[in-house]
Amino acid sequence: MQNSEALALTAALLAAAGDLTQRINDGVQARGFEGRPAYGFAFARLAPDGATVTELAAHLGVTKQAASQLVDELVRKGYAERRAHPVDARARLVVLTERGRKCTRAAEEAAADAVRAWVEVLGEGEVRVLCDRLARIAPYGPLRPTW
Amino acid sequence: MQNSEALALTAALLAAAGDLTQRINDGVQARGFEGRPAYGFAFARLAPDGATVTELAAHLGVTKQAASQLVDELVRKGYAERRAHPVDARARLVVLTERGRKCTRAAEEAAADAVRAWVEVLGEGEVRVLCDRLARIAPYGPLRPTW
DNA sequence: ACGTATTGGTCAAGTTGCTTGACCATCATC
DNA sequence: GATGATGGTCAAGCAACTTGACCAATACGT
Repeated sequence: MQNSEALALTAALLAAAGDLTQRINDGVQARGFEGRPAYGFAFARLAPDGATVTELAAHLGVTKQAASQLVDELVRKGYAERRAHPVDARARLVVLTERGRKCTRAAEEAAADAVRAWVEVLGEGEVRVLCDRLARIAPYGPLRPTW
Repeated sequence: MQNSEALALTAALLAAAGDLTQRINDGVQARGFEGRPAYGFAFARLAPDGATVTELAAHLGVTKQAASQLVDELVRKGYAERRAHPVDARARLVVLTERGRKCTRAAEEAAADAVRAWVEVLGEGEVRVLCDRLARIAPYGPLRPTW
């Protein structure tokens, strides 16, 4: 594999990820929710059982201060709320509101729409294989916000 | 394909791209060049024959003001210089210096190193197929800097 | 040829989303 | 129960982008 190919691969990955992210965000807004792409990834972590600010920070790959600011935004816009943590009085459990869950579903729908275009080009099997390959390569490091 | 899979695919793409980008940047710095990831993508556009600020802006997916600021940085650090454009007196042709070309090669080497880890997991054929798939999906939209 | 609109580029100021640093409250360990 | 680690917030700073205003040179329509 030549060196220039490696750079091109990176560029292609970034372009694909950026394209998807943009489409999803547009789709979420078209469904009547305001927000930025980071919301979706925060939702993914909060949806099952909620999370603390520190856990969220680790998931997103940012400082806990940045995560706390993001939670401020989510609370202000009615997507999440801070509750007392059941076992640790220092911590606060951030959970989605009903509106937050609705927005999560909107994001998932938008993501499905965006990927559908890919499926039409590559076929469902190919896309599934693509997922599989990526999962083996980048096994859940934090999502890094910048290139 | 389920909705939640689509979001997970996006997350995986972002994680993979972010991981690669970080590794490349680290590799470039380890080779003695200072810079940020955007440099590499700028170099890729400048390397063949140079480019105008406006062309660079389109390639990176930012405003021409932002591109101009990036060029300022590149010039200040000795990687590029602004020349008179051969046919258009308004425009200025941004070209790499010798140091800029050295840094470009360092970036390509670092990218190859980063991808090598992938090749060991997936095999060269798989990685090549991956490149191919991505190229068919995201045929050179601009590189978007944020998620 | 000439006025008008467009294009390439820069300067200036504002915004956003992150960071580092300081700090308090609570927990864990001994 | 003192001591250090951990969860969280407040505050200030910064990097990289944006929008807006502007000038110089080109392209177009007549």
